[in-house]
Formats: sequence, structure tokens, C-alpha cells
Amino acid sequence: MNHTASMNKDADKSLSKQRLLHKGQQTKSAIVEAALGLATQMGLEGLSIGALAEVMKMSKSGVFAHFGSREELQISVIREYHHQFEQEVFFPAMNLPRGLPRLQALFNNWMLRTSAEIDSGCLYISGAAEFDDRPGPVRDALASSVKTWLTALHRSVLQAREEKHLAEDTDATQMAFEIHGLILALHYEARFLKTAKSLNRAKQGFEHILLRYGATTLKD
Amino acid sequence: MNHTASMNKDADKSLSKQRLLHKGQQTKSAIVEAALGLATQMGLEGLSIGALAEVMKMSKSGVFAHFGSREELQISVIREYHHQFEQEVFFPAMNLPRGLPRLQALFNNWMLRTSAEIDSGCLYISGAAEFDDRPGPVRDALASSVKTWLTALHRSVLQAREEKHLAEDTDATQMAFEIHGLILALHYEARFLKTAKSLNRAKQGFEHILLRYGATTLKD
DNA sequence: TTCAAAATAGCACGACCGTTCTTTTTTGCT
DNA sequence: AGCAAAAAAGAACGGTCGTGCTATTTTGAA
Repeated sequence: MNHTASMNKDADKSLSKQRLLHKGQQTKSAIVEAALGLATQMGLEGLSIGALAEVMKMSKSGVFAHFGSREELQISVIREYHHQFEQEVFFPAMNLPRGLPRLQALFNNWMLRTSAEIDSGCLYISGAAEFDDRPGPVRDALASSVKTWLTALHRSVLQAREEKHLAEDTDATQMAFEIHGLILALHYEARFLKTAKSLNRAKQGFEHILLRYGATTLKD
Repeated sequence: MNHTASMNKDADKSLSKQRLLHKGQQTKSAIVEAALGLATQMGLEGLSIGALAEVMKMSKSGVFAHFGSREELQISVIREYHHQFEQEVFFPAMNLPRGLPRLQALFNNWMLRTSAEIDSGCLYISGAAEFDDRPGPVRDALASSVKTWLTALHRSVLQAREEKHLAEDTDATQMAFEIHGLILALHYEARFLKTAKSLNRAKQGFEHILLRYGATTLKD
């Protein structure tokens, strides 16, 4: 679709470089994908190049060469998770009208993903626990991703207030904080404690928050 | 104070055995204390016997001999944390009358401890992330401790309802879930994201929950 | 088809890990 | 003071880790 006007002699080269990707890029993507799978189970700290190489049926050094360091691998994994999170939680909700519908969709997608992650684990939560007092580029990448998402949530609350779907005096930061808490409690109780019905607890908690902040449109 | 009536020849022996403790028990206690300090910073998985020995200025094997395995050391650390948590959060609140006062004290102590843990870390939270899909005795010990505490919180909510301090139709499990979420959000945002004023967010969140569940006695 | 470049494998390194075994030191009762 | 038991140290083990270096294989454009 892109560059359709410039059909010069570089067309093929350009095509192979940005569409089919060279072999290295393909395997690198596959490695990151597998690494994300390992990291959600063992944690970012538990992710080892040896185990990753075994999963990929490659040599340790073959895997290593794609990243140059373990830290770079961890950061690549975080970026991949960020991308998946965007695709699954953020973008679908953007198709809904601003205000309460979009906010509800954001929470719902988030909650459903968290609930689906009961078996695999959430990198934003396990990563926070692992790197909360370990400064460095990995922590920075993680915090940056999380902040991007929490800011988007906060913005959506603001918009709902602007659209008069929430009470005029709604404290958006406070509301976002309480919503965040519901997700964290869902993850903790469902994944660690194996408490049943946690999903319903989160749903009901969200309804309570909506009522508190004077949602004018109730969910059907 | 104990055994004052039995001043027989075993008095000294008994005294030295249960009061002064033998040297081994003393150092074991000191090791566990230091281990807890390390574990709250590096996580239970990050806790290594070598690093612990260095802190204690002992040999690795000297430290190791007190526990027999790394797992036993980790479990000892969890028990120590449980004990401190009880002392700091649970027992003080038990001195207040049943119902809302006690419930408020439980949350307040919990919140203050979590907030104080911003520099050291909460073992119940970091441990949950590390062991949420790693079965074994360490996970069991951790989950058991957490459940004991959450059950105590739940019981306190029930009592507040019995005392008519909360609405008759209060769903105690739901309320405890929402309270748990506030603490988790406080820990996440304050410790990992370094978000300012998180303590006030948690406080206000608790007020919102009290209002929702029809608290009859408002905090002064 | 050829050939340089990219990708992968193989191997070795030093470091740290938990654990075992043996030896030395310290303890505390008689 | 003497002595057995407890505590601590020391050394070594097999293992895994991340990483660097060199060789081999694979790729893809000319």
C-alpha cells in the first residue's frame, strides 16, 4: 500500500526489506514471542537464555546474538507485551464512542485479559514486583509501558466526565486508582489464591465505582 | 513470670533453654531477620544463601546448616513476616471494639504498613507474583499466611455488619475484595510507579467503600 | 553460480548457585 | 577444668548463568 508511486528499481529490495523480512528478523520475532511466553510464566528475572534456546531448538549463542545482552532481550519482551496489550485491550475500545461506553470497554477488555492471564501471568504486575527497586533500563521500559496505559485510562475517565457521563466533580485520578485496584485484586486473588468468582467481584466493584462517580448510563 | 512455683533443680536449665536460648537459636533468629530484610528487597527467589552469609559475616555453610535447605529458609522468612504483620497490623486493632472501629483500624494499620513498605517491599505481594504458578511448600506457606490475614479482615467486616455499623445486605466478601484492591493499588503505584499522594488515594478509596456499604459511623 | 554478509553453532570463561562432607572452633553442662 | 555436643568454617561438587570468541552454515543479491 505504501510507496505505490515510486516504482523505481529499488522496489524489490524495499519490498523484501520491509515485508518478507530477512531470516534474522523472522527468527528474532519468533524468539521474542517464545520469550514472552516464558517470561509470563517464570517472570522477567526467571527468563534465561538457555531455557529460551531449548524452547527454540537453537543454540544459546544463536539466541543471544539477536539481542546482545539479556537486558535487551527483556526489553524486547516488554515491548512485545505492550504491543499485544494495545491490540487486545486498547484499540478495540477506541472504536466505541468517547465517554462511558469507551471507559466501560477499556475496563472490560482489561478485566477479561487479566482473567485470561490467570494461567499465563501478567507481565505488568509480576514485572512491577520484580523491578520495583531495581533501577535500570528494564525497569524504565516497564514503567513507561504501564504509565502509557494508565494515562490512557485516565484520559478516558476525563472524557467521560466531559461528556457528562460522570459527575461534574469526578476526581479522575482517584477513579482510575480505584479501577486499577480492582484489576490488581482480581489478578492476585484469582491467580495466586485461586479464589473462585473473582471475575464477578471485579465486575461488581466496577459497577460500584460507576455509581459512586454518578454514571448516568447504566450497563444493560 | 512463668514456673515461679517450681523452683527445683531444673530451674536454671529450663531458664536457659526457653529464655536465653542457646547460641544456635539466637543466631538463627538473627539470620532469619537479616534474610527477611534481603527478601523484601530482592524477593524470595532473589534471596541467596551467599549474600545472606555475607550480611551475617558468616560462612555459607554456617548459615545453611541452620535450615538444611533453601526452601526451609524461605519458609522461615515467611513465618517471620507473618509474625511481624500480626504484631503491627492485626493485634493493635484487636484492642478496639468490634465493628467499624476495629475494621477501620485494620485497614489503617495495613495501609500504613504498606506505605512504610514502599522502601522495603511487601512479601505478600512480591511473593504472590513469584510463586503464583510455582507449586510447593513455599507457595503453600505464603498462601496460608495471606489467607489467614484476609480471613481475619473478612471476619471483621462480618462483625461490623452484625453490629449494624454496615448495611444489612452488605456482601462481606465483595467489600473485602475491594479493600484488598486499594492496598494493592497503593503498593503498585507508590512503590513501582512512585506516584505521589497514593496514600491519600487509598484513604479516600476506603471512605468511598464505607459510604457504599452504608457505614453509620463516619470517621471524624 | 558465486561470494560476501548474515545467521547460527560450538566451545570456553568466570561467576554464582545450593548442597555435601570434613575439619575446626565454640559452647555449656558436669 | 574437662569433655561431649553443638555450631561454624572450609573446601569442593555439579550445575546454570550471561557473555565473548571463533568456526561453520545459511542466506540472498549480483
